[in-house]
Amino acid sequence: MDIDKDLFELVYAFVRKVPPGKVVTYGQVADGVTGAALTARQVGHAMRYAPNDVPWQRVVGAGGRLPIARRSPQMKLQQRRLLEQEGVAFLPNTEDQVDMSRFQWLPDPPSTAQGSLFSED
DNA sequence: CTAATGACGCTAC
DNA sequence: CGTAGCGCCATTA
Repeated sequence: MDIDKDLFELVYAFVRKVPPGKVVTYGQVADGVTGAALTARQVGHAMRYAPNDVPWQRVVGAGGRLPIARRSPQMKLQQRRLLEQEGVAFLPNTEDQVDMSRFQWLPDPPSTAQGSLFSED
């Protein structure tokens, strides 16, 4: 499988620049990638074919859920484990939902700084 | 070429 | 909170 598609490269580049301890949603990536009108579906596929140098674990579904949990329960544990290892915490009473309120990565935040759009602390 | 599937998202029921 | 349907697009059969 050769990745000749620049679209995927754009997605990989975006995911690669996601800092540890932070997560992004598929829709956010699709909307964040410039130069290409990507959809969440394309991002999902890009992740599926993502090389090993792409932190796919930092990409979660809308609302911080792990859609892959339904596909591969084992992979779900893998992702959760990796995220927790980076400092990302999950919501209580849940097994596959990330605490977006504190760990969602805000690419190119406004001058507002600390742009905690979801900050509630 | 068409049909079915899938690491998605949203709305409807 | 659950399932179902539709839209989206790339890959596979």
